[in-house]
Amino acid sequence: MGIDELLIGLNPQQREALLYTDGPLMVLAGAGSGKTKLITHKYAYLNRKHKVSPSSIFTVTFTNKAANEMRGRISSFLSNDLQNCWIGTFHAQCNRILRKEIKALGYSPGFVIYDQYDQYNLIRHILKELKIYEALYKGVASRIGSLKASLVTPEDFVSAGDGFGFDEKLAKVYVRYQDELKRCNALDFDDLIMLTVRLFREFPDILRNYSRKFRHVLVDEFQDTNLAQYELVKLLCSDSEGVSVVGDDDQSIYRFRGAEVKNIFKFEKDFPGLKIIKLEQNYRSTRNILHVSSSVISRNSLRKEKQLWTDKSEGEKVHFHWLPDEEDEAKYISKALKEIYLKGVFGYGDMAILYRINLQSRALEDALRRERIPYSIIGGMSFYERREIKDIISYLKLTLNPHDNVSLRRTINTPPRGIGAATLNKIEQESKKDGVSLFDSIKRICRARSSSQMVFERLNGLVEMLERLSGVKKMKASEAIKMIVDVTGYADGLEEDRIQNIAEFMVSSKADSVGDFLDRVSLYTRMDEAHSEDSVSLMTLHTAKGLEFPVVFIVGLEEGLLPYFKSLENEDELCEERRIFYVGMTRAKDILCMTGAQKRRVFSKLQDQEPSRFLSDIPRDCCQWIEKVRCGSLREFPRKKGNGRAVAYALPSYKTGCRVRHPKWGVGVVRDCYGEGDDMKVCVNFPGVGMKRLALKFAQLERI
DNA sequence: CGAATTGAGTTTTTT
DNA sequence: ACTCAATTCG
Repeated sequence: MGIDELLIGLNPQQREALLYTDGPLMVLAGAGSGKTKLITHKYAYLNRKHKVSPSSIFTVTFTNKAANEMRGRISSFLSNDLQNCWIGTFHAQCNRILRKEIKALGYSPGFVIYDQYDQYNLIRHILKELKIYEALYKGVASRIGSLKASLVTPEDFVSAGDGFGFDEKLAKVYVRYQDELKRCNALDFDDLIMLTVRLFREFPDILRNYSRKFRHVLVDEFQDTNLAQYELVKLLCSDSEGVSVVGDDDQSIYRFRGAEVKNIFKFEKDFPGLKIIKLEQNYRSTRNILHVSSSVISRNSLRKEKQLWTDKSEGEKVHFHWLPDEEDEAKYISKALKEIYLKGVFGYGDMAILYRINLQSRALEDALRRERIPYSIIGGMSFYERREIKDIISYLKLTLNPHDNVSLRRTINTPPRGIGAATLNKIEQESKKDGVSLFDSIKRICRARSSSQMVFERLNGLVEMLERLSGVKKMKASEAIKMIVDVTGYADGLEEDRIQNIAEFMVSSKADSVGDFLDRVSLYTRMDEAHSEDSVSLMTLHTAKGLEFPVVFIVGLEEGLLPYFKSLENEDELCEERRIFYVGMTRAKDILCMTGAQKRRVFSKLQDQEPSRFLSDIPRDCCQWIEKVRCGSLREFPRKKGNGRAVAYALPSYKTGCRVRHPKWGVGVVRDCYGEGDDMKVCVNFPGVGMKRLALKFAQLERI
């Protein structure tokens, strides 16, 4: 693609943002304003026009999936191969840097990455050891996470006294935790960022290598960076010719992970002369959808004002349905989805159901299954979170790094090999006494013969096995997994589906080396899983960020759910809830329908729900407002006056399953019934003929 | 040591 | 309601 072609199809603002290379640039890109297009074109432009090679453009995205898409799009413009390009998430990029440079910080380059569950396990272990109430582990993990996101090391925390909400016990755990990670040669997610910043701060010559190498720095989803990531960007572009950050403060929804919308404002201060360009033309949604979502988000204070507009048509009205309970809500949605499907314009793959919390998927799944609507859950329990997969991953980690205590604890008796709590306790004590890893401690116990013959044999067997397995790190990951399963006897007596999962896992490793494969599975997340072509996508509002669907349902618009009850106290968190809702609405291209339920099971009790406060910010003139109460009658939504008109909720007169006769095709079974009044249509399956869609008005159907 | 039962705790969002 | 963990029993 030529340079001129890169400019074609860009609007004036996008074009300006692409051409601006004289200094730092911030693009405030509203939802659906062609942000990815801008970034990919800019990347290609830098390469074509300014001869910046892909290895000199540092590009961060929010998910691996976004990175892959970006890579794909860019490589379609450029003939260069992107083998050596730097396009990835913060975590992946930092991992790549640290694999090379981490020796400077006293870790070895073969470090393993601990995911959240590894982190939990380690913290629980430490809490137990320090005799602190163990159930606090989640809270402790999140506190430590936010300290790391703010670049507060254990030493800082201890010496700062009261500075960061000091807590003596927390300090103790944090120090011990970080110590233990280092001893295991392990990094948690936050370490990947924090340690890279530390590396650059403490070793200016290393920083110089990178900051000179990267002539341009591009940051996507800038509103979701935390302090550590912000600092990293600042360090990396200290010698660069240009830095472009792209983001939308209205879509900042990761506060709980340390994301600071403030960074958008801070950037202006830190980079004087910053050029700010707003992208306000929306290419995604109809005018109605855009109007509704803008009205909701405009209620937030402290935002960069944007006037989104579109030249699309008004489109269908935004729907809101209030239903008696959770089951009715799910049932209503399934019916509505099917109705849309049967109209033939949209396939199931064009539809998404979004909810605030994963828990909400259950009722929806039941209803969808009942209606035989294909669906897939995006997010939820990831493949990599399954027990058998985590076990195999632990073995893989151990082959690279036998001092990984967390993985050793996990696998020491899996599959059962007669090493129980008593033995493990002894090992733990010895290792603590000698200050060595569990693995070393086991070896010492064996060497000293300081145990019973039986224990010795078992431990010795374990050591021999692990040493034998350490040879697999030179293999391809798939061979390594096979070897692990063979040597450990992991699959013996395992359920068939779990064995299948392991087989699938093996296939997914492709031709990767063990190290590459581990990096990939550690940094990949469920968000990166591909969507199915022809099934309805179910996911949380968070997961939906960055995606778009022609048809979007947002469920559970109730006080306590959206906004979520934990956020009700705090004004900032309420603003974030509103943004979460906004992100959901702006995913919709053509049809947006929202629902809520009067009664819902919360904490296992049936609760009366109030409609979400956000609904009162929705202008009624672009809305269809329907409330269905238990008895099936309808009434106008009571909370606010408006011109929303209630529409009759017609129940199908031909119920699914009833039998009909057609003059030509004979007897068939009604599979579905939709539409109202004269437009009422039915779907009938005639044995031997197939599925037929018939308008009741014309087809001469006879009920039998 | 391992399986099974009881019991407690937990329900946001995820790189 | 449900999951996950500790405890108890075999």
